[in-house]
Amino acid sequence: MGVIDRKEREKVEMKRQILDAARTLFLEQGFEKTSIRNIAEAIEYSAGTIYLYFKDKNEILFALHVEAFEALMRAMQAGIISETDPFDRLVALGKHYLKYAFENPELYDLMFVMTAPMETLECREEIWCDGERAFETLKFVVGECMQAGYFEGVDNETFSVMTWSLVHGLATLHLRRRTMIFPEERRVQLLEEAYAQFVEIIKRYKK
Amino acid sequence: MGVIDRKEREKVEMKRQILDAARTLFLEQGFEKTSIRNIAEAIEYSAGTIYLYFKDKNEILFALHVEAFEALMRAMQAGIISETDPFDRLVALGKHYLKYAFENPELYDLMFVMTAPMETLECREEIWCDGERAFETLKFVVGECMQAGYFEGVDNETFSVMTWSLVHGLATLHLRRRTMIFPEERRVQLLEEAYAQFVEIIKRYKK
DNA sequence: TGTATTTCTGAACAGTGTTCATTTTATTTG
DNA sequence: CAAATAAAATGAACACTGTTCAGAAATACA
Repeated sequence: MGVIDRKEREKVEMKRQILDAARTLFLEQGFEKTSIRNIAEAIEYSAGTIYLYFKDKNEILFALHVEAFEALMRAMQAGIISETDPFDRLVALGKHYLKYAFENPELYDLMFVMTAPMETLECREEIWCDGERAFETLKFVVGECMQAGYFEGVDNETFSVMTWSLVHGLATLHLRRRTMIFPEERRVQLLEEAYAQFVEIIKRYKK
Repeated sequence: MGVIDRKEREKVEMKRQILDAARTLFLEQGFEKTSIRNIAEAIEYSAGTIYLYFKDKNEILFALHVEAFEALMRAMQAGIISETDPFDRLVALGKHYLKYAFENPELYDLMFVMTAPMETLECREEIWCDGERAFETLKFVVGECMQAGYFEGVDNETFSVMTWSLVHGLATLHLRRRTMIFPEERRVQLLEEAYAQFVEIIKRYKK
C-alpha cells in the first residue's frame, strides 16, 4: 500500500516545515520571543496542529539542537583536517569551536546553555549523544597530542574537560553579556588573547 | 517633617519585603516558575502594588543579583585570607568561587548566566559594577602571584580572563546539565580534577 | 456512495507581565 | 473635628503564553 508510505513522507515533510519556520523565527527574534502560534502562523496552520507533530515546545528546541550539532561537528572536523600536527589540530579545534559559538550565538545557547533540550532528554531517559560525540572528538585530538609527547602524565578525560570548560567559559561569558565590564572594542580581542594564553600554557606543560 | 522620613523608611521596608519574598520563592521553585502574582500573594498585596516599588520583573532580579554578589565577594575574601602564599590564594579563590556556584546554583545563574539583570543595566546605561569588582579581586590576586614570580611575562588581564572563563565554564557546564554525558557519581569529581589540572598547569608555567 | 480514519481547527483553560481607572487609606488644611 | 488633598493599594483588563480537546473538514477504504 503506497498510501501509508506517502503519509509517512508527508509527516516528515511537515516536521521539516515546522522546524524550518521555527529556526528562521528563532534566529530572527530569539527563542524567548518566538511562540508556537508564531510558528503555526508562518506555515499557515493553526497552533493545535503543531502538537500533532511535536509533543511540546521543548521537543522542537531539541530537534533544532540536534541539527545545530551537525553543523558544529562539521566545523570541528574542518578544524581538525586543516592541520597535520596534533597540537595544531587541538588549537584549530578550539578556534573553530569558538568561531561557531560567536557566529551562531542563538544556536550555541541552545546547544550548551538552555535547559530545554536537556529536559526533553531527561524525560525520555535518554543520553545526550550529541554532546558526547563532540566531547569524544576533543578527547581523540587530545589523545593524539599525548601520543606526540604533549601533556605528559595527564588524564585525557580530565584534560579534555578542562579544555572544554575554558572555551565554553569564554563563549558564554561573552554571549550572556558578562564581558561588558571591558571596553566594547577590546572584548573579542581579549577573549582571543585569553584563548591564546591558554594554548601557550598547555603547550609548555611538562611533568 | 517626620512624616516623609517615615514614608521613606516604609518604602525601603516594603522593597525589602518584596525582595525577601522573591528570593525565597526563587530559591524554592526557580526563577521560571515564580511570577509577580506569586510574590504579591506571599506578602499579601495585590500584583499591581509590586509595580509601585519596582519598574518591572527584571529590576527585582537585578536587586537580588546585587545581593548575591555581596555574598560571593564575602566567599571570595574568605578564600583569599585563608592562605598567605599568593599562589595558594589564587587556588583558594577559585575553589571558593566554584563552591559558591555549586551551593547556590540559582544565584550563580542570576549573576553570570541570566540576561535579565544585564538588560536592566543596559537600559539604565549603567556599568556592571558588581561583576567588575569581582573581576578586580581576581586581577589583584593574579598580580600578587606575578610579583611572587609566577606566570612570568603574561598580561594580568588576559590571564585573569582565562582563569575566570575556566571556572565559569566548569560551573555552567554543570549547572546547565551538560555534564550528563558523564556517570552521575563522577561528575563533580571530574570537575574538581579539571580544576586541579588547571592549577597544576599554571603553577609550572615559566616563560 | 457510505462508512471509517485521519487531519486540522478554533475555542477554551490556566497561566504570564504589565497598566490604569477606581477605591481605600493617610495626611494636611480650614 | 471635618473637609480637602495627596498617597497607596486594588482588581479588572489587555495582550500575550503553552497546551488540550470536542467537533468539523478532508481523505481513504469498502
